[in-house]
Amino acid sequence: MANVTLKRIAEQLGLSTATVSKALKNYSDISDETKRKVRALAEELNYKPNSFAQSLRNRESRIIGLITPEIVHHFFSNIIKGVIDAAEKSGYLVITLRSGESYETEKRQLRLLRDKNVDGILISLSDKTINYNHITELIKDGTPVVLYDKISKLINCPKVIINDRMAAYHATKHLIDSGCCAIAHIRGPLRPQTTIDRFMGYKKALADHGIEFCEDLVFETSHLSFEDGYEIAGEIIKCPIKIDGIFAFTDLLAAGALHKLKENQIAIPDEISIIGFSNWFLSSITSPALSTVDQPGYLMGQKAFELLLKDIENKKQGRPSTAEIIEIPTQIIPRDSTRPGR
Amino acid sequence: MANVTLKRIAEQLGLSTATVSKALKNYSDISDETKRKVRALAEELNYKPNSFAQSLRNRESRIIGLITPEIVHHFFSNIIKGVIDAAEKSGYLVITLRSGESYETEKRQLRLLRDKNVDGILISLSDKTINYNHITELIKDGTPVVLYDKISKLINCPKVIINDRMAAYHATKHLIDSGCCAIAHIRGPLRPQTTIDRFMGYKKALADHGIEFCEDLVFETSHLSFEDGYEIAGEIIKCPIKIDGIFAFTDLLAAGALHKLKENQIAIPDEISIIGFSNWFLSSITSPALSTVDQPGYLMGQKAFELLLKDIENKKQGRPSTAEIIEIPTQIIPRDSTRPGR
DNA sequence: TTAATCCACGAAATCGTTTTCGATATTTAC
DNA sequence: GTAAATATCGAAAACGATTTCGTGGATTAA
Repeated sequence: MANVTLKRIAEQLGLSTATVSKALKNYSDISDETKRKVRALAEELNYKPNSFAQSLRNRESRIIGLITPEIVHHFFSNIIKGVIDAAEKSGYLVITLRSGESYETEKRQLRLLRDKNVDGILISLSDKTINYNHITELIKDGTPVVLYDKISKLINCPKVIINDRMAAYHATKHLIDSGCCAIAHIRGPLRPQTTIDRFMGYKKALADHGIEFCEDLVFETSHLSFEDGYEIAGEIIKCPIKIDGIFAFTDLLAAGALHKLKENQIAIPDEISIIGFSNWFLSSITSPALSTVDQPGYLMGQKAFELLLKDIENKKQGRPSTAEIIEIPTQIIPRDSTRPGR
Repeated sequence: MANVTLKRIAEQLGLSTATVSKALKNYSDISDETKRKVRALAEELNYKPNSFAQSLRNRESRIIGLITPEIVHHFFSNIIKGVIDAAEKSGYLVITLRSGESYETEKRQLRLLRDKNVDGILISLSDKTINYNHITELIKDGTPVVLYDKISKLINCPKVIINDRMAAYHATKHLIDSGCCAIAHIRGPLRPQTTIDRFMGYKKALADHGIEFCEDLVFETSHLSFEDGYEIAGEIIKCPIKIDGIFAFTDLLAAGALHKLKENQIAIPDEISIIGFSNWFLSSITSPALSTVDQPGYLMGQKAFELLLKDIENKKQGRPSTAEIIEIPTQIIPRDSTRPGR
């Protein structure tokens, strides 16, 4: 069970390991005859270079790290898939870790990846992350890092994002265009930038269309769960202002709300229209099917890897990071929970 | 930006690398005084052992590979999560790859993992895998391998499975107990063992309860999609035999069927009862909520890693693989698409 | 005092690959 | 025929960490 190494091939052929190594890598200072013999024996012995030795020597692992807040999650699992696919095409493998929206876990995961000498790291910030030293220090020490989806403007590195503000603007506008005038917003947790941006987009759309913003029509949630949406829809029904449109922070909240409204025999979209966010799979199979905003996770994952690869190359060449920011376009997916616009 | 190595610490302290290494690993033949000094400087310089060198020397990477047919998939993403969590607790990281149900891809992924010298591999066979040499050779060459969910009896290694036959038996029995007597089965693709097992369980339940099996009540699907379920429900409606119960191969098929039945104003569960399989998230939010069989992916992932870890240890100690098989219990989740049993 | 025991450390060999810099031997140019 | 160019190969030094086996000195036992 002794492993077949360059040395073994060299001895068997009466050559040096240097020659064998060069023969296998097709160096020009090795004769064709020798190359043939070396390759033949390597094939026969089923030689496989030791990746540890290669990594040690070349100072690269061809492995990247990916930290995501969640794994069992339609949007993030699409990101994971996009990253893995793109990475494999470029000869990289991906170690996936999940922060579970915890700042401490996020720091620990980062350390684990760093200890494994990954060539670069892709990370989406947890909702609870308020301090960015763990990231900036990593970057300062030379590890290429790319932020995706949940980012911070305070970190200077490449990023892949959607324009949450614009997307929310269009979602709200979609409701307005279809005739809604008292539009509620089910808002996400307080901290993350995405919550703020989507909320701003909502407000801007109202303002641009002459609808007065009303604090009472904004409902906060912290868990982003189906149950939360269900509960909040209860409040919406009881609201003294007669609400005729809902823009929810995610599809899951929207689905919960939809369920509650249906239970109360409220006609959708005629009495109340509702639009979600993300285009998770579930939004296509509710009844009525949920209108939503498509957030292309797979594409974001691919782009994030491409940016990381660029920075890995930059580092090899001694060039500085690009700090390029890619904004992925989103799109309204009109379905049956909103009326067709005019 | 020169890396901090043992050598550098040794020079700075006038010691040898051997002493520094041993001091950091708390060897007994190093004086407390020296240990203190070494640790202090290591701390100060922020020393981090080079994992490539460690791997090369110790012949282990503390990385395992995980191959799954899909990533954006409720069941498999739960498995991934279970594996990653369990692995991290034992100091292992996980490289995830997806075969996309392709035999060729599966072979390629296996090769990639092997080339990276992972300490072990977890794999669920693709539906199209009919030859197992790529797995058995890997095992023969000494890589610990554990099969989960979609396995083959022809491969001798540890496995984590559910008892598909039994689970299907109970799902069917649940329909029978609630009064159904003409029960259709929406069957999965032909090849995989799970398809066969669930079909057998269905048949056995009928037989054990004096219901005659009828070929015409079995509907085959190949894509396991919502649309497939929708289409097949159309056939079920048109079926000359009046069907009053459906056992679907997965929740997604069941959800598609549910949709079609609702469109046709068929009362659920009174006219037709329906039960799915897997307990995907979506089954809890359809209306009516889908009764189903819980297939605990997270637990399966954890157990699969534990088995792999055992085999990795076995290999280190020169012991043979256990080839242990763990059967994870499943459970009927009765909801509103079936009537309560007696 | 001599011999046995211990303590604290270091030299050196490995792990397997890569690459630089020579060193022969052979061929070409003039 | 001699000098220069070319073609093939190998020695050896990395890359860092680990561990075996000594070694020299101090301590203890006799």
